[in-house]
Amino acid sequence: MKDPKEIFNCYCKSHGMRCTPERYIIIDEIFRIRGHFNIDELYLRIRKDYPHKKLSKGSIYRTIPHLVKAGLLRECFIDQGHSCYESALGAHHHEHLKCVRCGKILEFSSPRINTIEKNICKKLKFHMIEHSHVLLGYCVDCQADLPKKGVS
Amino acid sequence: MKDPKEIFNCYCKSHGMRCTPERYIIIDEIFRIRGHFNIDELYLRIRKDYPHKKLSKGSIYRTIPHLVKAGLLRECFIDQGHSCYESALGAHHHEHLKCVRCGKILEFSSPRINTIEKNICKKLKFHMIEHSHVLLGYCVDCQADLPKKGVS
DNA sequence: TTGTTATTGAGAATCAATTACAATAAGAAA
DNA sequence: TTTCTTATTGTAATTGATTCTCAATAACAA
Repeated sequence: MKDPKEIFNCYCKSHGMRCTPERYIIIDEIFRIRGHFNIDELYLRIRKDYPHKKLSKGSIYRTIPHLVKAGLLRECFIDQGHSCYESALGAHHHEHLKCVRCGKILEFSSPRINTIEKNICKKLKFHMIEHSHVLLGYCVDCQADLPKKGVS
Repeated sequence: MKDPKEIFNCYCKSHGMRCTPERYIIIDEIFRIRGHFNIDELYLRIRKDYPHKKLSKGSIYRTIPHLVKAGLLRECFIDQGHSCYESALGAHHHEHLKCVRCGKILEFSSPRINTIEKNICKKLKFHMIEHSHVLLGYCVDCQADLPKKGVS
């Protein structure tokens, strides 16, 4: 019950949806990426890995929300108008750091932040579904080019 | 030196920019809102509060980035394709909770989260410029309508 | 007051994401 | 297997927020 496609099968059956090769390709490619991606990157990779298959962007856009609902995928943040996704399987709740210059994404997980968040929610009687936590800045490699005024 | 318009005056002078009535109106309205807003809400409020002035959305879109750079405004998160802003003056770094049903925005500030973030950045040698931290879920008032499956 | 040029409003352009639609194919039932 | 229903597909058009273009206007230094 850990195989993404099996999970998605169950989701499809319980939602009157069909298992199509297009959807399997999308799932396979997503779990081959093992990292963060946006729709365009996913589309390009599928085109490269399945040169004989014409899989349209439309199908990707239509499939993604199902994968999110099925608990396979997570939208982690929005980067300059592009939604950024990552696998939601076997991954702890974690936070992201994104370099605004080279685009590199670092991750960190902090149980303490999770605890704080839970306490806040309890205090405010807020029922949390998801969270998005991104730090924007410059990674080590890009700090050399930092203008002085960028530093506060 | 706490008046937003004065701060913006300095910013303009040091950037070869001009102080126009349009920009003053935008600043005034933003600091009258005292809360979160998106471009459309701001535009509508200005239309209502300055019925004789034709201020275009284009001007708002063009002014906002300057206000952000001048340290007057902060983009706190993106909500369903709408950038959400808030005043950056006299406000501590804080986090947001947004009700996905009624749209209400709650705030909380946590020095401990700030400390944790700083430690992470130090460890990863990451130069943080800004951060975005939103919890999405249901506020007290909207939890009654929660479908069972929504609760995890 | 004049001249330079930053800024404006209006509308066109852009771009990610969504949707419409006719053709296709998944999958249940015969 | 074949048939039938209808979910899904690819294509192309559409949406909606944001950005850009451009001629007219106006800020502000001289």
